Amino acid sequence: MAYPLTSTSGNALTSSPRFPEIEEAVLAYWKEHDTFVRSVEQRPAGQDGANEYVFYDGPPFANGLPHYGHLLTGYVKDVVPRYQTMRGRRVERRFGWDTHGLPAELEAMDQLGIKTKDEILELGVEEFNAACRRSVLKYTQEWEEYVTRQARWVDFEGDYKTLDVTFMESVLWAFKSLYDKGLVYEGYRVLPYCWNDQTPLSNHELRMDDEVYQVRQDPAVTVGMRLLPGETPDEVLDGALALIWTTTPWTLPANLAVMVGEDIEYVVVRAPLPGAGDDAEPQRYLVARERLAAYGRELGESPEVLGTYTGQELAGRSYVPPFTYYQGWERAHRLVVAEFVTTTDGTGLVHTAGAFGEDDKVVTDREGIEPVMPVGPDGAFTHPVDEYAGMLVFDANAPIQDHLRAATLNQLPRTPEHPDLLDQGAVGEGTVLLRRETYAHSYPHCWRCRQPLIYKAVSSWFVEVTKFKDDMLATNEQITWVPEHVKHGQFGKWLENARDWSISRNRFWGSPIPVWRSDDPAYPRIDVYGSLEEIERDFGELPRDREGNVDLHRPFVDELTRPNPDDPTGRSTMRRVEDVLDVWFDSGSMSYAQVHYPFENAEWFEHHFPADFIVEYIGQTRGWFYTLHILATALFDRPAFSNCISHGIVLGNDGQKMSKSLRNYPDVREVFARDGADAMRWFLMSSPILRGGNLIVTEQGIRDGVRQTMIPLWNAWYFFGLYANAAGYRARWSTDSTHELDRYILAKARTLVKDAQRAYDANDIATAADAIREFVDVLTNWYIRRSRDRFWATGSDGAEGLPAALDTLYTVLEVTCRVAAPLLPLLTEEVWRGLTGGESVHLTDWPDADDLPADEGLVAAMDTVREVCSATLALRKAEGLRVRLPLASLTVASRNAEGLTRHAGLADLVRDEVNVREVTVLDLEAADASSLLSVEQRLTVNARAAGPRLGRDVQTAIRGSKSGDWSVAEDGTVTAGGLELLEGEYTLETVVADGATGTDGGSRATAMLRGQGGGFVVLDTAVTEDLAREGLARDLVRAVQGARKDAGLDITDRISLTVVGDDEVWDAAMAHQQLVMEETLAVQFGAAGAGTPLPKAKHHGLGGGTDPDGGTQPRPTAYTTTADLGGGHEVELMIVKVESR
RNA sequence: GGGCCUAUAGCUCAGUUGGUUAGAGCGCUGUCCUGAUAAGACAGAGGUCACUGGUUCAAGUCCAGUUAGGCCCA
Repeated sequence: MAYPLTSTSGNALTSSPRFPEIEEAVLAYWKEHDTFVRSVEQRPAGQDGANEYVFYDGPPFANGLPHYGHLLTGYVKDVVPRYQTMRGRRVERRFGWDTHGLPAELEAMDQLGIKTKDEILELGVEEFNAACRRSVLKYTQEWEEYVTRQARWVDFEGDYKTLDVTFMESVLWAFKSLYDKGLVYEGYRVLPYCWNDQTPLSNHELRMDDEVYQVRQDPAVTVGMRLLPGETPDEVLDGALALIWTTTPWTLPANLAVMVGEDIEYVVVRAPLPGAGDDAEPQRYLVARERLAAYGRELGESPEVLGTYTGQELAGRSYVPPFTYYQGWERAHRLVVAEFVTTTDGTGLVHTAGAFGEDDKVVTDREGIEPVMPVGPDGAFTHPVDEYAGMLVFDANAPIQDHLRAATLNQLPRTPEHPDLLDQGAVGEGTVLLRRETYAHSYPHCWRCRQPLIYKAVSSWFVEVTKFKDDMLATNEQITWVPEHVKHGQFGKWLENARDWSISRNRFWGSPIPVWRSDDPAYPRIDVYGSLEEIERDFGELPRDREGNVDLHRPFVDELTRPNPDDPTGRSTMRRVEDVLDVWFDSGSMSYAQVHYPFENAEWFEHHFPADFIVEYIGQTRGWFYTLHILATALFDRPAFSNCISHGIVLGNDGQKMSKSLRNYPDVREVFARDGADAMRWFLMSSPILRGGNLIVTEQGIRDGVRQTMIPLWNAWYFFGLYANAAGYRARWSTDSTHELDRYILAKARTLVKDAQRAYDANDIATAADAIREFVDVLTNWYIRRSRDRFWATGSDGAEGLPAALDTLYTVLEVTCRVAAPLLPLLTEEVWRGLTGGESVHLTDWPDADDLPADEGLVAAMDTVREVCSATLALRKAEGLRVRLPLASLTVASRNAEGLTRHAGLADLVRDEVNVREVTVLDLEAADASSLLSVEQRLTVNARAAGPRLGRDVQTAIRGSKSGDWSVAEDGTVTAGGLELLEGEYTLETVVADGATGTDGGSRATAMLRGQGGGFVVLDTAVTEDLAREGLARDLVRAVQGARKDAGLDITDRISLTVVGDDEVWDAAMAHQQLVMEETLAVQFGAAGAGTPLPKAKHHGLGGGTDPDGGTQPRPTAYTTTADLGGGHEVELMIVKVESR
């Protein structure tokens, strides 16, 4: 029986694994053995699902292939459920597909080669929606492949789709429930509107991506409107021109009011009409004082000020509308006070066309001015704006400006150049175009078709979110957010400012708004349906597609009509309102709609709501998180989820948003093929992106994770397998070893389990990854490295420590695999199975920390050991004494001397690590009694303790302790800087200056220890001939080992060794013959002084089995080489492999 | 304009209830060590903890403001 006990990948134990190959094999193994299903099913659901950990999958819209953002979320969606499964919970994971909405329609339009809504109607809704259905399912196969390759376990067979009739019926139920609760209404509202797609957009669609807001050049005009006389004559204001500034000249025909700031100071100045000579009759202009300077060119640098007014004083005054279309409109065309007015740009007076701006509508509503809408659904003007009728509003900007310009010129005296009055369209008399310019500003565009949006009042259905905002804030308190600040920050603030949610879309592919309305206003009636049963009751049939399947999509649902029961004439008909629901209503409904609640699974839902866990990117605070929360609060007065990770954004390697055209990120498939899915998972999960930061994806970053964690973990396993196989030993789980290193690594493993568990429990995945990385580092670079000798003792020759070492290594590797399984599911599977022969690490339980021994004393002592070694190696470096050169002694003075001496092996460990013949451990307190050194006391003030008592004086005491101005009295009273310190406010340390030499004339080097209560080490730096000889012998060993490796020998091969060197080398070799032979596995050893030639060898190169000369020659038997031992010593080596008996 | 977040070494990031010599990884330089390791150890270079002010005996840490970036809203 040899390791690996089982190998999924078929790879033998290798020092250079190809992770992607292993991964593919593990994935195939999982598929073959249904490991995912079994991992779920082996956990009981418990009474009413009490043992379930409820996970909701945020449905992605699969309109294209997955990118890093999807992968990142997918990894988190996998890590957390895997962990919870190991903790014994049952975690069902259903994949969800978001299938409705404008993105699907646009994709279908693209495929059909059509561009407008009219073309869709021409084609027919049925055919169009069929195309939508095809397009949204187009990528499902590829998605499944990506998700599977990334080792995300999720149930595709039991998936849900938002287009399923069961899902849609639940959505209808939700709408009806809201309606019955009085939370749905139909109204007019100014919304961003796409005239190309002919649909309003919700506010969260405005910020779907960075390209929504793009800089756009628009004409900006400054227009003067004639003030009419007020109730009392005012020769300054009457007939003056109120200046407004706008970047949407096309809204001027619909002008209804001009807003002024209540406390803003306005002035009336005297200046000529633009284009008029100086002798022309001057005009009076009204403008905010602060904006006057911006119009120096038109109004003069310091125009005469005729009067000063506040906005309050101006309010109520009427003016001649800039266009006559709505002249005489009730309550319109007045100056009104509004809070939105600023003086940062424009004129301090703001033109408002109620139906074309959100703020505008607030003001006109407040003023009782009915909005006007001379723009059709296609974005073109309609009656009564006849001059521009049929013209897209943006295209109307130019003629509108021309007409304004003409009206201005018409007010000037006739000249030879302008003998006749110009056509000024419907521009109001006396209106003046003071300035026209172009203005570059950030302007919203449709996130799908990229056309510039307009703001426009449209009819829409709303969820009255403002009505239950407080409930939403309350239910938010029940949610644990990662990162924490999202709760009361981005999400909480968004809730506080929540507005009513526009849920209707005048489109085709979506869940229908289940409202039927009488087509005759004379006999009004509205029916709202919340189930198929209700529909069938009233219409006598269900909506069905051509094959007869129940289908709630348009046009089938629209085909259901019936006579209006409230119409005694029998002429009017109940027809469905044409709108479909916002796709976000679907995704926000997934908690209940995925199980067809309340029509089925009512009891199931009770126990699976809210979810224990969901995850998405931070932007979903306006999207999925928000809509889930709205609907959960409104329908159930509960949150939809109790734990939520909102992660950051994945950026390309240049710190910019990932962009296909810029190619600024590594190809996903290439990374899978080269580094593997675990490498990518580790990179993403250990990064700050889960702590709320953003993340730059680089190939280097991915490889770092491989190098720092995956390869070391694999190498530890490889090392284990190598020596366990060499010894023919089958290891077992055991914590019984008494060896210090074993006890130490077991105690460390216990800490690992505890730390990782705490982090996973808090959904702090990056911290769990940190703990694993640090443990693997300690395991390979301290435990295994320092334990090599014990593993090296193969077979029967003096290997009493071997079983304990192998069992310990087995145990910590087994535990590490389980702890790392959620974060490295593929790698740990291969290692764990090779190690244990078991079925799957993902079918195991999370390790119990209490199964591993605690030993804080030993861990502390080992920390001291490591620091001692560190300090000593630093001394060697400073003294230029290579480590292979043994030194006579090292003295360690430590406050933790007791800990060091209690574990007998620790001193030996230090001795070996730093290569000294003797290690003496002294208690720090006793050290100054020793005559070895001149030591002294050092006082450190504990500021935290003394600060509160001494206040300002603590700084004096600290200065005193540093400058030497301190003393210890006979009775032990400590005084520093003239101030007496109390017990606990200071520490006294015995120290020795770095590099100080000994008091007895010997050569010494000393260094301080900083951690573990301080202390210092003293290294005897005297190099005797004896020590030098051994050092040289060790150099020789090293050279032979190198030569063995070069010769291609196996580590267990025995050799015959011949060395020719100078007399010193010869001396050293002779003196330490046993050392050399043992270390190099030489069974025969010959050495000679300089000048003795080596016997001639026929061939160079040993081992490998293939004769380089083609097999006709005798097998090569000797390898000769020369090696530089340093210090001017060159040796010739001859190695002959000796066949073992 | 408002809200939230971020700013610490060349790069990526830790840094506990404020406590007096600010750390890690990667990269760079050098030395050492090495028969599991693609590694490792030691040392060096590299920091105005974005800036200004405040609170405090004491500020990378708390407060205010400013600047820059990100996310979101307007």
